Amino acid sequence: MTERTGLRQLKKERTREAIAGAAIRLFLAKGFDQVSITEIAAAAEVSRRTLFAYFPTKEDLALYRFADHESEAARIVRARPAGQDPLEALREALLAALERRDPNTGLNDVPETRAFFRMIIDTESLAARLTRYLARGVDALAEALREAGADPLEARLRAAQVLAVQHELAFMNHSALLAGSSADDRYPEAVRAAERAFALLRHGTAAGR
Amino acid sequence: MTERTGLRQLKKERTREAIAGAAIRLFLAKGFDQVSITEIAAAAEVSRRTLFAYFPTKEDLALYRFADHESEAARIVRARPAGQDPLEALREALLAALERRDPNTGLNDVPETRAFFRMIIDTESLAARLTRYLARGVDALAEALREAGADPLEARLRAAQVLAVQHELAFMNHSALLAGSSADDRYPEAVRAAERAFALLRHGTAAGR
DNA sequence: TCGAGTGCTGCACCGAGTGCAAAAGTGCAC
DNA sequence: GTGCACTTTTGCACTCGGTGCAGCACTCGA
Repeated sequence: MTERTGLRQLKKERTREAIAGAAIRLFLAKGFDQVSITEIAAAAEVSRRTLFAYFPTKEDLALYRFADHESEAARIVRARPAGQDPLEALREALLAALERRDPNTGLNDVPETRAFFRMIIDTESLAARLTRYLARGVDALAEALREAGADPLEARLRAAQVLAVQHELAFMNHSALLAGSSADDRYPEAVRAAERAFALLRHGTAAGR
Repeated sequence: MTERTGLRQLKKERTREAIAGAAIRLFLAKGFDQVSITEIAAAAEVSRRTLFAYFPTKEDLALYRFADHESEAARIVRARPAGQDPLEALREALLAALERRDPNTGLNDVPETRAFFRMIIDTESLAARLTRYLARGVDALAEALREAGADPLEARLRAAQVLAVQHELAFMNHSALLAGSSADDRYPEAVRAAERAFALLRHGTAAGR
């Protein structure tokens, strides 16, 4: 399926790269809403029609990377060491992501990455689309938790909580960077926030205060 | 501000009603995507241009009711009896909402309401828009929790968790109704689910299992 | 009754997205 | 290499949501 005959496949990948590259470059330079599909197609040297064959909507042009990550949390739970608590696996994964300054944690201060993040946040249609991915991530995580033995109700509730919290953490980190911190400045606080978040998930409000 | 001179104001409200009414009727009859703005305008006997003066986007035509509800949770926290825990106030409010079969709980089996709910869920653009309202609700609730004395970090995390959970509960109730239950059939289970959800919020996983 | 707002309308326009059929490019068998 | 089948690309015409603008109609208050 994935393995078409060589040249065809190669060219398709090139074209896809060209389109996505042109799109992101233009978006970052002028802002999502200030760039038209026609403009992107021209920059990538393909027809408008071809562009739509690769990316069905304008939003996909900016967010296709996230589409793959949507079930990341589910994957982490499935790949956890035998006997480990799913929540603990997610916690460790988040801490590791923070440490490596994973863009998805909001804790990456490479200017391009930060600008990209910002663009998403203050472009309605992109933010909306992103939260849709999040919703699908909830489904996936809930499924993984069920496999791990949680009952269906609790699986969904937990999944929703965890992802909502991770999303907030990323948003808060990003805000801190926008306010002027470097990723390294922010790092210790980001870790503390993450730890508190997971403590909250594990022990609830009752224990926390 | 709200109080324009009588006749003008009255007519505006009538027009607004006419537009919204026509829109919802058509949406329920044919599905959101199968109805064009032009069609709605014709049905409401106004020009397309006028329609857009009242509802800036097609989605607003379906969801404007929700826009007001977006800060409902925040309101509940602010209006709680002195000394009561915010989470407890939210819990009680949810149980009360379930009891009165509030549409927002997903536990309302009036056919129109159910169809409406369903339309939102399986229309991408509507679902996306709705979760945006949810996000703004998180901001509002976090603010209210801060006023109630929570520290900013915890306020945001809690707010995100609570609303994510309520959203899931509503979704699950709606699913149960779609699967054939009546609201009354589902009610006891809905209450149990809500109780467990709040127990989870209060005590975390640790205590729960 | 008149003038100033305010709202409504039509029109021309933009950008996203789709269906279709022709044209160009690629893979493969001979 | 040639021919043929199969993909991909392209251009075009069209639909639909949404906006800017300018003129018209109505309402209000003096």
